[in-house]
Amino acid sequence: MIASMESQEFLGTSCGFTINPEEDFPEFGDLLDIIDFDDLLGVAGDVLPDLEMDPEILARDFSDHMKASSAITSEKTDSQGETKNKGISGRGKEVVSKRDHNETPVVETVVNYNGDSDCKRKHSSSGSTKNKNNEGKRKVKKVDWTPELHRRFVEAVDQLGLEKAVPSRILELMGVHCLTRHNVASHLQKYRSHQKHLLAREAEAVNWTRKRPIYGLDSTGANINGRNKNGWLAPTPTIGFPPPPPTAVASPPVHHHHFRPLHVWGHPTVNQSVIPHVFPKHLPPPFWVSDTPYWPRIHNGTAPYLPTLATGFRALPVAGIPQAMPPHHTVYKPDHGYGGSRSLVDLHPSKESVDAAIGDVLTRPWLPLPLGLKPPAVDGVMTELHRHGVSEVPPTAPCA
DNA sequence: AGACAAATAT
DNA sequence: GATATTTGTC
Repeated sequence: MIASMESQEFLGTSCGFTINPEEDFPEFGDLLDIIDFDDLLGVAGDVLPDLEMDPEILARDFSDHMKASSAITSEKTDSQGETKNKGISGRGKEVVSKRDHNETPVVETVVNYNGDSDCKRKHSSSGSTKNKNNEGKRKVKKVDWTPELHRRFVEAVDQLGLEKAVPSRILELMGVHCLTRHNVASHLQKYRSHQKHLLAREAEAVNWTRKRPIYGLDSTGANINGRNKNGWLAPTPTIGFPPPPPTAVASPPVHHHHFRPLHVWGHPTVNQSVIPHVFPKHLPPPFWVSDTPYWPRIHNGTAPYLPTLATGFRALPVAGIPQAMPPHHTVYKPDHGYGGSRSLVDLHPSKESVDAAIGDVLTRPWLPLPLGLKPPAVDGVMTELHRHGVSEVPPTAPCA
């Protein structure tokens, strides 16, 4: 037995049946591999439309395109050929398959979900692939866990709770057809292991925070920054990720036509629209795109301006100036997350700890800065203010 | 069906 | 070589 049948399943949850595209719709199966659903459907509005599209309807809707794309289909059929699929409309995501001149090509299919539509796949192949089964043209599907897909995953896990979050149920809740239980299980495995790391760091942060009283309470005494009235870190309901704001669930961001396969462990509800898609390769990624830890303790939907151990404040929050976009010149000190080396963590307090400290500082700026935090240089502040169009700074109010 | 580990791909 | 994902096994 080579690839499990399960991996070929499409779960038509709305109609309550499961089809095997390669058997029930031999050509359809191939088409699913090729078609850029985005382009076909021209879906522009809803990010998460009805994911439970009836495969039959899909097949019907695409039948016209199937004719149009029969060339593509046949190309794939002999599967030894180089195929460049750009979607039916010709502008879709560039999907490239490379020819494998070897006798045992392995077509890899990447399931790609971008939230606009159903899953799409792109092809690639690996010439150097060694299969146990080197006769078969084994298809390997890889799920591209885009942020959007991951967001759905996390939503499902959140909904179920950690204990009840098992692959089958998650799959159900996600309602994404092209995923298999194995896909979800695999992702869940990684997710859990990641949560473990987070938990460990959280504990570390708690430990550190205990040494300094917390004042993260607003006038009503309500919890700020995830801390309770006693000033201790409040237990996180879902470890690591706070529950997404309802708006994010009801109306997710609309900018997901073509997800980049980012590291998906970021908080699913981080507004991706403020994140530029491309960064200069020679520069480190900006801190707000740091793949770990994804979710600073302080948040209000936008990336806060934070002090850093290395550079002091990146910028001061200025009233009336939106803080979604960070300043340009930031020094990014990666704190490699789970699975990464501990060396940095050993030398410095963990990011969690730093975040906690920063939270305190921002909440009560008049308190002395904790060791290690440097105040912003005046020059830097002024530069930043200028950049935001603030040319004059009112004289400092006398201290009470 | 789920968890885990090994294998494999990128 | 590191990481992500799939596959196999219990």
